[in-house]
Amino acid sequence: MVGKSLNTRQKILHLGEQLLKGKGLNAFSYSDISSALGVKNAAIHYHFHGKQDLLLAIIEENITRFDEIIKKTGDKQVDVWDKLQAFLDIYISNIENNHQICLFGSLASDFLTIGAAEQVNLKSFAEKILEWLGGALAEGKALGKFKFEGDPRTRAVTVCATLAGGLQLARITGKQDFYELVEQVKADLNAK
Amino acid sequence: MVGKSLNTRQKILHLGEQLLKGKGLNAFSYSDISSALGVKNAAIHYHFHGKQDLLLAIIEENITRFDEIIKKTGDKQVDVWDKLQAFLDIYISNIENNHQICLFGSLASDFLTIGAAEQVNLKSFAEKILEWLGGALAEGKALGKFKFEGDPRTRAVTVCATLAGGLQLARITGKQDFYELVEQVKADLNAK
DNA sequence: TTGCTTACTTACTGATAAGTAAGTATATTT
DNA sequence: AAATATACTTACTTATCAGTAAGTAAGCAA
Repeated sequence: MVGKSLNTRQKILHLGEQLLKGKGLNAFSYSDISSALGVKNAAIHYHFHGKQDLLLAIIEENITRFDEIIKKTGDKQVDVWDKLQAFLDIYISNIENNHQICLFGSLASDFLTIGAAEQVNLKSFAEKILEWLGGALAEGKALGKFKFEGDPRTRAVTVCATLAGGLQLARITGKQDFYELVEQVKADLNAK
Repeated sequence: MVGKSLNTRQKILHLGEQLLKGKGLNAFSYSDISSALGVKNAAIHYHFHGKQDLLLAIIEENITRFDEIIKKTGDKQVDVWDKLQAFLDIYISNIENNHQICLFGSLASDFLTIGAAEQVNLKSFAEKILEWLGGALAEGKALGKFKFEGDPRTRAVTVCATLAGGLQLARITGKQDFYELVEQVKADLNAK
């Protein structure tokens, strides 16, 4: 029985990410995945040795997707507002996908309990995001398109924190709050 | 063997809250509590019928503590900056207490899996916070002490989200980022 | 056609989870 | 002094978890 196996790994990875961002690392089990995919638990162990490995693969896929955004918007021709929007779209796609929260928001509560390799990966991913976003913010400010006070990295931290926390709060109070928050983040940065 | 029992309930409640904000709802067990307190699991069941009940009690204690802040700062004599600082201090005490994240941040990932009673409680708590903070922000703006654009409630959502997300991001990137974020929140609101 | 690899399943283990029923020691009430 | 309430413990159950060892069917490679 091959054929269906061609993309079982991808399906596990995708569903695992959905579950991670939907229920949290410790609230989903291998059975959630296997039953949904019509395979057995052992099939997951075949593709990912343990839950840690699955988590690591999920983190790495998120890094890959972010790298693609960096690449696509890396061109100096791309307007800083489009760069910002590409970043905001990550969060918007999360909330539109069954009220998911972002990877960092989901893993923050578990951060002190996950393996060292996952912590290091997550940390370097965070720094990559802050560097890229901080760079885009600084670029926008230099061009007179963004307005903000203080260090660009600190501003990037604030924007990331606001969006991550916004997804979470909106899970409790409703989507509307998140969309208003996004508009406010944009309005606050708007130089005119 | 009474005597030590006088405050076992309080100790369970307190430790449960620490664990909830430290490891997340699904990552801590009754054994974590019982072993730390030198009692048996059944003792926890005696004080709190199930984990849901413990969670509900933790949420209610957080509401009680917030109500005390409202009461203490309810006086019109209290400066709006002191009101804001009282709110910020909640988050600062969390990060200083073993890098804890806030109640909403911790429960956001589990929100879709907890009981209806806990969801309702958490939701009304969120609205209470937003109403109070939104009121304080509006008051400050009217007095010319705060400066911000847009609806006070939306601004309150943004401030809450920023602080909640900030605690989580700082767990990964370090405390310094959180303190700089707090200063930025204050600077952004400062009318002068 | 034999052997190897891929992609699983079957059947199991050991650990740990929440939860419960029944018993017990102490303190309080009557 | 007897009854009752409080605050547990002991001993257990049931469920579920991640993980593993061994087997298997299909495809490919020599």
